[in-house]
Amino acid sequence: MQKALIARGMRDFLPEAMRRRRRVIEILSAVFERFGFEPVETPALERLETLEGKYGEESDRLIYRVLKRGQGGEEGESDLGLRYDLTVPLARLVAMNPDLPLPFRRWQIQPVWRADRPQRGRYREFLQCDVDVVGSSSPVADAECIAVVDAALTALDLGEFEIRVNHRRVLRAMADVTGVGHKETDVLVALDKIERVGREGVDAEWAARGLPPRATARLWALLDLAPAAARPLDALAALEPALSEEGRAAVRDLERILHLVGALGVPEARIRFDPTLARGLDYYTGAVFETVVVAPRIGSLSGGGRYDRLVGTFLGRDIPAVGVSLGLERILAVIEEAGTLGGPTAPARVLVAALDDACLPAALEASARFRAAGQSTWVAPEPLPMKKALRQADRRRIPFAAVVGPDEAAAGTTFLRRMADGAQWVLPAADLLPHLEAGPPTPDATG
RNA sequence: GUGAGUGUAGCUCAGUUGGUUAGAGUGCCAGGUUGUGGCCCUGGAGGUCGUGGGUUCGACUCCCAUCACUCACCCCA
Repeated sequence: MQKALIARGMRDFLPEAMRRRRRVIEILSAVFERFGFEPVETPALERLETLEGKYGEESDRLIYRVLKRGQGGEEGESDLGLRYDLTVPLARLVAMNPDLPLPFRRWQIQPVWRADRPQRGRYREFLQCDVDVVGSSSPVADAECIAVVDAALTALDLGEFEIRVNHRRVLRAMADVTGVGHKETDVLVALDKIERVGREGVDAEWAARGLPPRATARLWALLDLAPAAARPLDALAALEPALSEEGRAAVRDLERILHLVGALGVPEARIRFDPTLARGLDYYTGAVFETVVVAPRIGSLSGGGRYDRLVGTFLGRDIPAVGVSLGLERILAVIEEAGTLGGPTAPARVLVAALDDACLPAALEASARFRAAGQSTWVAPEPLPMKKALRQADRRRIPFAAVVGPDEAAAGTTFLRRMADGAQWVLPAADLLPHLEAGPPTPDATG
């Protein structure tokens, strides 16, 4: 015999989990549609050259590669890879469909694959839920991306969350004006860890990366102009005069976005300007966002930003774009932690069983009537003694049991028992449905 | 890719300084009379102690390797 094992970082979803996932997906896609985004799907596999070089050197190594068919594969060559995110495939799709009317607003919920080590809330195959606006450089597009995240997380009743925003060019300006523009990456990589390692930790890493103390002192002075507690627009206003012209332009861009976000109805308290927010993906060029919750300490729930150069790598001319990605697995982790899930679920409203073989046809006729009336019906394929029929219904949390025995079959009736309180009836076919419909709602975690 | 920890019944875990037939709870199955679930009582099935070596008279227990999982780092959804 072979031992049954699932591949590392991959998961099966049992019915209980599937019901939760589908419910969240339904809510998200409804919000996306409400914002006027259109659905799209792209293949799991992309040509390797489409994927490579878009995410940064580190991330390229996390792309799953597929061996070539035939001779090349035996020699270890690969030409295809599993998609690493939904943004790069979107850029490819837009470049291949020049007739699409721009701006193109699309939503997409599909799995992506990353070959890193699994951890809490982190898997090798996971579902991303993306919305993007391609073909507009207006800050309205940025603002809508923030607003749709806010609407989605609000619709899911996730509790408290915070959307952090920053701007790639603000970061660059901070490095420039402190004289370490040539070490921008070193500045960012260390700064991004501030929440985990604190100021001292960042200082230590900056020093280790060869930044002169004079520069790091000036960086801190800049960062202190925009304290975390401050209202985002105040923080931006305080920082602006200290930056280069490029940085000031970026600040103004962010200010416009935040004003528009407010106009779209997002409470100001949800937004925080975070000058330490860097984000890893190479393709971002402007505003960047990230959503975090306080509750379980997992990574961000969503991430995104503006990427005005990505489509151009496939097209030869740039098309501006901005988008966000919500992580379904992390959303579910938060929902589960918050316990807003309700109890276990039932596979059906009524269980139908026959006491012996001769009664099966009559039982099936009853099930057909239930189903025709839209009631989900679980049929016991083998005849069951009364005790077992009720036990099955009880353990599956099915609220009603309908049983046909010799007496009922002879009389043309069905025995119906309401499991919650033990009320029971023997009824002709025509009288069954009102009793079913009047009963307690079918237990369902997703309401 | 780096570091640490854990692997005993379907599930959650006990298992004393190495010593006879490896336990509990839960779940599962069957009973507690006639066509009635949950609660209670009784009984039962179920384990190559992750796998492979080694040390020893003797290994679930000690050592090595290997695999799997978990957590942290890196990075991210």
